[in-house]
Amino acid sequence: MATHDIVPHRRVVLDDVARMANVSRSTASRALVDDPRISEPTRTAVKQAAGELRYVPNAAARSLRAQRTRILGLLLANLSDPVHGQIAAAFEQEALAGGYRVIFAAGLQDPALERKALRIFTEHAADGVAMVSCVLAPSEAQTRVQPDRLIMVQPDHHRVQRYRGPLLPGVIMTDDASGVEAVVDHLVATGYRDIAYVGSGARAANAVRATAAQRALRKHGIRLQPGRFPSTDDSWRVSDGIAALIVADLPEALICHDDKLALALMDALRRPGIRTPDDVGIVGFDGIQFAEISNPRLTTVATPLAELGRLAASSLIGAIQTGKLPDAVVLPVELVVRESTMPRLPLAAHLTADV
Amino acid sequence: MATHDIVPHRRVVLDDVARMANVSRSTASRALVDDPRISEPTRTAVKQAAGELRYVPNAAARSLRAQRTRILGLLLANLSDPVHGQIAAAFEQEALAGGYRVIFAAGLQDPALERKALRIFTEHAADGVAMVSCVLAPSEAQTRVQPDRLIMVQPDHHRVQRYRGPLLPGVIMTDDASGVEAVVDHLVATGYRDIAYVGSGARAANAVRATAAQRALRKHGIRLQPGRFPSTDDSWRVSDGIAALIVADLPEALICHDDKLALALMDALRRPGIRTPDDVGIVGFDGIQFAEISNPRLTTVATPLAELGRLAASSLIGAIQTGKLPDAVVLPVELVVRESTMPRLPLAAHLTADV
DNA sequence: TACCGTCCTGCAATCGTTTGCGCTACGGCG
DNA sequence: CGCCGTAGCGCAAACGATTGCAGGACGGTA
Repeated sequence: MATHDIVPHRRVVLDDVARMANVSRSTASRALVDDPRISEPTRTAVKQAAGELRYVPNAAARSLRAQRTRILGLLLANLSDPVHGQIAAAFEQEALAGGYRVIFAAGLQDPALERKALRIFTEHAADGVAMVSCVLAPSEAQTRVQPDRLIMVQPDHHRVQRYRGPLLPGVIMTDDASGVEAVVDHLVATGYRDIAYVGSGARAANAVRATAAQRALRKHGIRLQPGRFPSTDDSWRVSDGIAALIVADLPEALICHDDKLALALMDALRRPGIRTPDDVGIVGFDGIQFAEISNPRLTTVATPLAELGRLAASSLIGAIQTGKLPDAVVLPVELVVRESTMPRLPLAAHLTADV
Repeated sequence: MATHDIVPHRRVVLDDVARMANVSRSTASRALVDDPRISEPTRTAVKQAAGELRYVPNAAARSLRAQRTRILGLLLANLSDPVHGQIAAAFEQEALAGGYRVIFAAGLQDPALERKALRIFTEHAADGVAMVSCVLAPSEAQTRVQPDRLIMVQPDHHRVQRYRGPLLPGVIMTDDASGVEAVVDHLVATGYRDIAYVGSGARAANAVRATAAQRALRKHGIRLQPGRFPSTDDSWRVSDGIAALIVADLPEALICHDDKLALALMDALRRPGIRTPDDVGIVGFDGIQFAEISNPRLTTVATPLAELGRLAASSLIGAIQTGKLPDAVVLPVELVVRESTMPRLPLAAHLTADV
């Protein structure tokens, strides 16, 4: 009836298995990994012993000797964010499938925290590291972890990258600029003219998207009104100041930095009686699941979140095994038009104006 | 100008630091942890050397010798879920603050996956493990990881626990039953009579909440109509079958297993023209952030998600240090009444019926 | 001068694996 | 009968840190 042992139950180690199977440690070790040098009966005996003893190898010891930890470090902006949650889930799944474990860290857009996280990854000798939506400069990141074991997931820097030479390997990007451009095209084609971009200081992608919006608007010959680039700190809570500002001088359409902000803004505007899409068109970015079931359903730019996570993990694992990072890649995004930009009352009807 | 080394850059180890500081490994080791036995000048020299060499200790080696990894394993249902995302974020933050690292794993409500995750935690000799919303029986979990280093976060089993003797230590619960009861009380007080509970097979808490709903309804003398306990597999996609079923015979109010499902259902019902709260009242559970900004804003039972994560981590760390798990605790939940259960048109007006 | 105590520091064992190399049987062949 | 090849295992050295114990230097006292 000793279902609960009193003694602290010393951990079963390889020696115990070896002893039970009447072989040496080395033989036991080799038998467990199906080394062909070990005869069939011996191998069976060892495995049997390991099973009975419920032997579990010690990762630290193994890593120490093998100089390979099978640990991946994943550093992202915010674990509780639906966007990063999706990425993280896919990353973890892909890593697990490849036999790798994942240590997470949240950077919260804070360089100090990000550095600390990278240090932790180094302490644990992570075989690879992925950084998603981080604020640390790539060059600094590369001095802190092995550059050829580092994947960075970022929005496309577009022209910046283009002018600074060839794309760096190990970078996975989403084509945010094109996404924003598609949004603007859609809005203009739908008849919207007075358009604002509502940013969020809280995310790294902000600058990229804001710039792209500005650029796309200019393409359509649309002059930017003053006050058409408000910004909030946190996507969840739209500050009253911003909301009031927008209400006071309502644009025809609002491009929001991300879906969360779009939904929050929609809610904030509903209070003073401004309705979407009747009074104002609203667009988000990212394509989170809640955008599909909001009321009204949100027009947004769908980014391949799961694919991002999967690809980051598989690229990393590939790099670990081959020693070579894959070339930079820009993943396409897709405009998804839903209710929030489909006014029931037709606006001024220069629909197919080509500048 | 050798900013980028060609050689694979052998990792800096303690010996290197010791050599540079002209001391032995032991002295170097002690100096770095401010052992009082080491003289001030020596300590300074060692630290200086460590800094110049950018020395980072190897966690595996340290763990191996110290028999303590400072790793916490966190096993939860789904990383991409907003509920678990919040818990995970808080857990990670608290762990980090205490000097612990976190290895995550997603169980996806699959016992096999959960077992695999626990094994991984054991391999890495995690100092502690937390399981959130898992399906594995506590008894089995306790055979797989050290029971006094295991925290389980679960919905309150209420009567089950009560009848099975005292509450187990190391369990953190939310008082789901009371939450559901409060919901039912609220609905009845508001005038709703024909109430259904929409479950989700995808989450472990389902049974607890469904039972509690049934019980609370009975308390109010409300007879359960047939077909008032439909269930869907996945909270995100309300199957057409379920939606059609509900539409065909619409109850006055729907208690949904969680917020996600409530929002999805609200959306699904909007298609055939059923409006919330005008045509049907809807309640969620969990209190995710999107419930605050949905249209209509969702009545729900707010659970202390961040607190759950924090508490799990701090309890675990406490248990590691003191060797003693805290007693089971049931965290209160709070009914938050919002628009989705506030019909503008008064219902049949037996408002203060006391059975 | 001899002895003792205090401070610092170093030696070497240890944690649990993996792995290069060598050793022992044993069977086959000349 | 002697030799050699090979199959099957075991020895012992790593991996990089922590830590009990001992030793050396130095100053003070008798």
